[in-house]
Amino acid sequence: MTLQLFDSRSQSLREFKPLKNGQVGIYLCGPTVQSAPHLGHLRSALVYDQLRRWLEASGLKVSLIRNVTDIDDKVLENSKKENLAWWELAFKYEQLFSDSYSRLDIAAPTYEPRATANIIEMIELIQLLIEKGHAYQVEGSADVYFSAASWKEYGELTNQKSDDLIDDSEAPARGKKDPRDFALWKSHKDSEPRDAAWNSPFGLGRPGWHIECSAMSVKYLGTKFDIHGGGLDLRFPHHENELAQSRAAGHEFANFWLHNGLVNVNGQKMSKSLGNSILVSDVLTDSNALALRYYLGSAQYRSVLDYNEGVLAESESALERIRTFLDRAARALNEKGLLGKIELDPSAFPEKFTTAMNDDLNIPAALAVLHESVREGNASLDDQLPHQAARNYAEVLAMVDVLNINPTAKFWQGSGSSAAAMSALDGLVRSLIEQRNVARDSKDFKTSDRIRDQLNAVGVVLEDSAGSTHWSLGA
RNA sequence: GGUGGAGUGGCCGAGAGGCUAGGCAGCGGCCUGCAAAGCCGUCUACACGGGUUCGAAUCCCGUCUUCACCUCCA
Repeated sequence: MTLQLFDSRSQSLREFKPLKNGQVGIYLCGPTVQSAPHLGHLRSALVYDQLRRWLEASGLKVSLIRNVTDIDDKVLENSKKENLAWWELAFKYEQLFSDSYSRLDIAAPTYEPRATANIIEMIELIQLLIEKGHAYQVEGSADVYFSAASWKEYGELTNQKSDDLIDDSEAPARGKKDPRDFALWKSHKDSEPRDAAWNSPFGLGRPGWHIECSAMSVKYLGTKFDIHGGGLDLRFPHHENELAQSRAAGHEFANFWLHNGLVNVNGQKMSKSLGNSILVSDVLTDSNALALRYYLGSAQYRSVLDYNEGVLAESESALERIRTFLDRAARALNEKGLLGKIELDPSAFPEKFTTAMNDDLNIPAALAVLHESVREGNASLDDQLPHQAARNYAEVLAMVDVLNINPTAKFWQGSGSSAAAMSALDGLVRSLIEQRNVARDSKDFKTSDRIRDQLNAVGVVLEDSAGSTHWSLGA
């Protein structure tokens, strides 16, 4: 079975076939870097990271472009509040976003264009739209609007009809001919910094929001590309407008439109006005990045994800189970001399896992397969079936790696301790384990339990199994 | 008002006419000196009311509740 993706434009599952053989171009609407990132921003980036990894695991070369909107109304507004230059503010938050992405090991995009670095391309696109009669400049102003009425397919993405839209009472005052018309170029206002304006054939000003994505996607991916993604809240008007202006310019544009669901908090969307945004900095600690990645990526990407307290602890428990199995299996297989002989094929997924992933990236179902393999692997170890366990071990590794949630992977081990320190600790703990075993042999359980409790108190967890005792650093 | 969704067990979260989702938590058992880990078993489900069907959480009709977008938003 091949990959099926839900295309928002046709509102149906469609078989995904790359336009170019072996290559996939994805354009993802990145953040407006106007304030600190919240969980919703992370989820969005993560969803497309998962998609990208799955496509790559399927043998495709992926070009992922994720823009940075570094000039817009909010950037200017917030820069005043924070008493920073607008570009200073934008860069500050851009770095915060990048840092958050890295903490969850969301792979860097192939390229990350900034809106302000592509003004020329936007101006050219606006000129083209004016030439084709799909845009007009307001008399005596640098304002340029897209003419929705000139594009009869306007509304095709979200089924919006002109009569249905809530009236924009300001429209006539701003020179719009139709309430659906939207700004391609906004004339410079005296209240705004001079360095937030560019010269153009229309006059001094700055680009409207939607035009940047149309210009940059085409610049980096061509006039026809595979996937355009973004948050559900961008469907209208942003993506609708983007689609209209790109098609009106003569571009075929995106073959698939993907929209990820939002993250709610106690049943409500995060919003600044409600003050309920969960910032990345509110929840991310030194040790829970993997749990956050697991949690945000554990729901199907189109569904609403409701965040509440406790949810990260659950993810940590689930991951701990996986980690315990991987450690246990590695130890057991190593003892049998099998570990080095296992063929670790990174694409050897159980069939059900592949089916789930290909079904519009059904990661909850894929995780179910993963946990089944863990269970089966543990049972095989219990039953002394090392070869079966080795198969499960390899499967689990393949699944956990493609999802990038391998708890034993180096990246997730944290800043950790040096090998030398670990080796010293290992020596100390082992000598205590020996003392404890002497006590156990003489049935002096008072002493043996005391040693275990003492170790426990400093974060060293002991686990006895037949004939041996294993230690690890607990949470 | 228009558009697009959602209501599943204690919680999270899949599924989508008959076949165990899975995780977390709970309970019982096995294993263990005791733990831990693990395994086995197990309880609390499909918003409500009708209908179609041999059979519906899944399809149809209606009702209720709820979310998002239509203003900046991932």
